[in-house]
Amino acid sequence: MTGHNFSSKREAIFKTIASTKSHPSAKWVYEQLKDEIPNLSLGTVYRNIALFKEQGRVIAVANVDGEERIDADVTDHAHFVCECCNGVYDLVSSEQSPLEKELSQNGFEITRKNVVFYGICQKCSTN
Amino acid sequence: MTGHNFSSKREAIFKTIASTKSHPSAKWVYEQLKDEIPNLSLGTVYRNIALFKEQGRVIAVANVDGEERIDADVTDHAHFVCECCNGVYDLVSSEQSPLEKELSQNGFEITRKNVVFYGICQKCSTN
DNA sequence: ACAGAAAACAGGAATGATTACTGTTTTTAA
DNA sequence: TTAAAAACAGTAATCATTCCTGTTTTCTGT
Repeated sequence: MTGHNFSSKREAIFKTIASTKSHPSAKWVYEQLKDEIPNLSLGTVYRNIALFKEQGRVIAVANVDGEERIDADVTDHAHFVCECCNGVYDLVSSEQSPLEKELSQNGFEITRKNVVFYGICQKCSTN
Repeated sequence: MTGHNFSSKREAIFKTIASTKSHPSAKWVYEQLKDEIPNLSLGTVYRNIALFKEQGRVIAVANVDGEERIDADVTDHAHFVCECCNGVYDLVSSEQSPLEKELSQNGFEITRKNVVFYGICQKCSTN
């Protein structure tokens, strides 16, 4: 359904996303790869990120400064966004919410949750 | 610092935001008001929403279908976004997180948190 | 109440992330 | 090997949001 299951560019894009903890934007992924793959197109990065999201291989974490930031770690965890340096950090675990139980008891089907704290990171507040 | 503290349009925009539970977008607010205020400009709605956010009178809840959705209820509570009808619902309370304590102990200053559940709402799943 | 000065505004142009389109290249499967 | 399917490059289009400029409203001191 999704198409063929191999494309060298697709693999490179996923690898780039999966091998960083920076929670990159599409543009960042493109910048990382364009030396290695000179004829890479930004549209291809966007198209593949959309595909990875459909496949559940990648999640959208937050929109920071107008850009969507993504994560290849799809396990349940929260994030911290620094409003000073625009850094996005993993938080080790997301709280288990009583709201989740309540929602499903009332006919709401949860497909994903997103817990984001905004503030000033340690680095920015000490500099 | 923020300027004068009265403008009839500003008041109308805030009232419109505060008197709905729909978690509106800028465009929705504009659509609601343009009959009542024929020469209202969409830019004015955006400018005032930005101001309300700075003032803490309004929070950004989520980006749904490319549009930022806002809320004049700035008390701590979570939201549910239906990916079918794009509705945004209030959840009565946000969980108190042990992560928050841990973050502040490590030099991270939290200015706001955002807890959003995504899924299919009751109405959409029964229709 | 009146007159600048400051802020807010309308209207439209600009920006910038993301998506869509079209012709070409890569991958697949037989 | 080869034709069909999918992916791609490159570029144009879309659309939410922001910016700019000249005008209007609000404020403040008299």
